[in-house]
Amino acid sequence: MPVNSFDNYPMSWKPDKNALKRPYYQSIASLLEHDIKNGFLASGTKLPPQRELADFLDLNFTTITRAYKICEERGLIYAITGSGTFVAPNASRSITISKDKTASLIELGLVSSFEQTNALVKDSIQQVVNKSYFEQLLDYNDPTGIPHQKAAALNWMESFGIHTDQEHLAIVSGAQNALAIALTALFEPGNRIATDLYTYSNFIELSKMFRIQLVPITGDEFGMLPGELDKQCNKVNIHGIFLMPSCNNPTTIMMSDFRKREIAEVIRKHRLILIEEEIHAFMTAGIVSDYQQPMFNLLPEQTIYICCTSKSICSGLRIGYIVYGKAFCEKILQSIFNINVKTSSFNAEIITELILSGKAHEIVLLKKQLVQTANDIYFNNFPFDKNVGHPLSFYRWLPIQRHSDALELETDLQKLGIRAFHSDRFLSGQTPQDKYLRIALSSTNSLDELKVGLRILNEYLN
Amino acid sequence: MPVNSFDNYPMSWKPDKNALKRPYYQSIASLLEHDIKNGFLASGTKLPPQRELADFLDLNFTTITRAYKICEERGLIYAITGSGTFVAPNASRSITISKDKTASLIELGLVSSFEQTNALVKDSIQQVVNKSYFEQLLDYNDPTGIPHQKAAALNWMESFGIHTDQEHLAIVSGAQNALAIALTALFEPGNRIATDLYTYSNFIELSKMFRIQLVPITGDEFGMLPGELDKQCNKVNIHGIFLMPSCNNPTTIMMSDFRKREIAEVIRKHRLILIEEEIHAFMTAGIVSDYQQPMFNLLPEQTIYICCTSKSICSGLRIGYIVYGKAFCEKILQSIFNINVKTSSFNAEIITELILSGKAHEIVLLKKQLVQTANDIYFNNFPFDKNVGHPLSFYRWLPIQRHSDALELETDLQKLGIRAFHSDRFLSGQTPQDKYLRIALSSTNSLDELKVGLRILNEYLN
DNA sequence: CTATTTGTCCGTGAACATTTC
DNA sequence: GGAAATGTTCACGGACAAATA
Repeated sequence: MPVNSFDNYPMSWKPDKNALKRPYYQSIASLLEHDIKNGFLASGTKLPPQRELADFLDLNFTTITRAYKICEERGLIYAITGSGTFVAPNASRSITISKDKTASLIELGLVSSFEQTNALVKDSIQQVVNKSYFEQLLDYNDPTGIPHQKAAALNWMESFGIHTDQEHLAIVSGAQNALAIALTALFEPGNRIATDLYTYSNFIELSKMFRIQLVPITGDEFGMLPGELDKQCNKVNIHGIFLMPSCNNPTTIMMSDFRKREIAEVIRKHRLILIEEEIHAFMTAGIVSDYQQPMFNLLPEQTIYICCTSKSICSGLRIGYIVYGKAFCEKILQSIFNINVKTSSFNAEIITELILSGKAHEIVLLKKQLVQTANDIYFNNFPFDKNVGHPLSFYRWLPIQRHSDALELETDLQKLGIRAFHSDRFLSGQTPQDKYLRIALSSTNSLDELKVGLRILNEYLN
Repeated sequence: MPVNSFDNYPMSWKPDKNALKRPYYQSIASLLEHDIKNGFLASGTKLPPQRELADFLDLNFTTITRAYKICEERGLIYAITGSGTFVAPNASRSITISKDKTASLIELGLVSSFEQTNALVKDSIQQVVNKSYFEQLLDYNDPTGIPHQKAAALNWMESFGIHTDQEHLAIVSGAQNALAIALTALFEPGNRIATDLYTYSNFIELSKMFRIQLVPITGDEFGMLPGELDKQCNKVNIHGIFLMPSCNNPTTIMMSDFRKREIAEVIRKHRLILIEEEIHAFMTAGIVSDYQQPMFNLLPEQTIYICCTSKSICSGLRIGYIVYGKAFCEKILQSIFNINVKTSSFNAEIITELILSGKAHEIVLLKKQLVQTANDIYFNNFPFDKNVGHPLSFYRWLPIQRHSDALELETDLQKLGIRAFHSDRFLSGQTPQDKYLRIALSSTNSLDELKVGLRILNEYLN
């Protein structure tokens, strides 16, 4: 019997005692999930401490621990020792970003890749179809890529500073697919991965799906803070870290070379597996003066480096490269076979042809011009923070005051005919004060449409 | 203190007491995993009962329960209440089947799809490249497939008896990819899925990777036994069932229509999610007289139907169709976005063009002739059980005596220049007495090579 | 058919670590 | 800087269920 009556005691969540069935911990978890998903408990709400709820329900407190744990694994809540347990941001809805088929909105949400350049691909496909070995591009051979395709891939990545050989490379179906492969190959449910506080929302969802816990690490203008990472590693058992050093998505922050070395030191010390995704390397290497090298070079044995040709060459062919240390080889290959069997050699050959013929470089040049203009248009509308983040990013990170409710803001914008995403979608952990909008610059049908979209946005925010 | 000295007592596994560290359960699990993976404990070995090992180690028996549970989740062991705990078949090695790049063996292992027909695809690619809307095949739009592509897919599956609409269909990257999507979308680590005792080995590996437990159900010549399924469902909490009714891989068993209805009844009763993979529907519908319909028709609301064009049309384009009940829609789409983002519309368009132009039917006709001849060649060499299983299967299931050690047999065959797989690879549960070889008939470079391979095999086995 | 063997499930309590005040 | 609040970890034991002898 509980000693006190809790009727007058403030408790943010009071499950119905009569609804409890055995096993209690599952029953409690279900009730909590229900109440969160149905909006009775808002993001950020502090739940009753384990011992208090246990008292209320007349159970041992570790039974509550287990109930909370289930919900935490589902990404619904998060707990901080000493502080309490809270409802997670994005708990009640999926934040996966994908193309919205309905409505003819001006797309500033999903980051595409200036699809205007796709016409340039046609010739290369023609070349591939006419190749003497065309039929061999349509079978089950070479599941990680045909040697000459891998050679072209190495050639392509050489300019970003990647030096490795064909044994440590596989061709997969895009960056997202590479992440799914890396996560299933190298992590288990319950494992923890450190990420920037704001990170790629599809990575957040992917982790949730595979029951991998994200540990948010704060950062500054040069990227993630090594001290914070070290602190968290000492506190809990962290297995990996996910970074986008050449241009964080969504914040556009580029990690300085000095910071890369500091972070690499912490990663080495704690033997983390580094997943390094370089969506913007082709827009960084040789352009941004501070860019020296990928972190893969600093930690070649413990890094999975992901390079995707979707943003740089052609998104619709779904080709990405995954580079890994020797220790990961077997597990990665296993996972590729399990998830894809293989990526089409035909598609890989088209990308290969584009690279070898020089067409890929032409496309990149064109995209550079487009992204330069798009950024100019953006800064005409929002002339703040011009020196923050990557100068040629495909998207921008706009601080906003007011408009704090994420869903409301996004819905408002849709009513005005534009789609853009609130910063809450990209949160890997607790909610900070500052709010932002991620504005994709590369997804409108034309630069004129981008102008219109940004003007509407500007008017709305003022 | 343990009461007895176990030094003289027969215990199949005695972990080193001094090697134990806290937490004990993890330490024990690691030791056990090590000893299994290094071959100190052979498949099928009975481990000490929980209470006995606990006594030996001077621990509570539930601590052993937890250690065993970890290894069971990793697919290393399996436990039967009342009987004991045993080392799993295939515990010490991966059984994923993929193309072996090394050595020029005669391929009777991996099931390809008579790749001789791939030349016929060329014209259709040409057609696609010349289409007016070619550029729109290279962007992020329509992540589940462009409407007319879906219409063609429905058209294609109509002949197998699938009647549904575009809302319940998505285009993915092959059957294996579809399975990965279905498993991650609809199941959680720890869930159980019923399968035939012998089932698709890559499905076994995929389940292992996602920590999903397989529950083997025995069957007869008409397929899985409904009584056995019902019994297992009553015993443990089973969430789903995986079936290949039109032609089981590897046994070639076709489920009779009567049996489909019986099994469907059990599935409905226990509210299982049915994953139905139809690799051979195009070789069954309209050819085999008993074929009436897929099980999807019997359970449209709780089935995931997977149809792959790799075997029937062209493997190298990696296109599969996934059909699902309304309740699964959201989760399946979410998983597609997370794992693939999308499947290339360009590849999907080529398959669409093949279907709409009638080329696909030509290819199927050609494959039918090839598979007929291949089966004739097989039965010339092994004139037994001619009426067992699917008459036009791409592979056959050959009973073998002696040669019981799987690895040894496969290695022996490789030395003779052929690759084929022992039945142990396809086992989802405990090891039965009977042994088989799965012989792929569709993967050699020519039918002549198949003849040579089967002759060598025949000589070896006699 | 009953007793025994064996695995499963789940609530408990002690020891501990971190954060907050 | 120490006490209180709060979450984490893990070994334990009782009740139960299934298979076997």
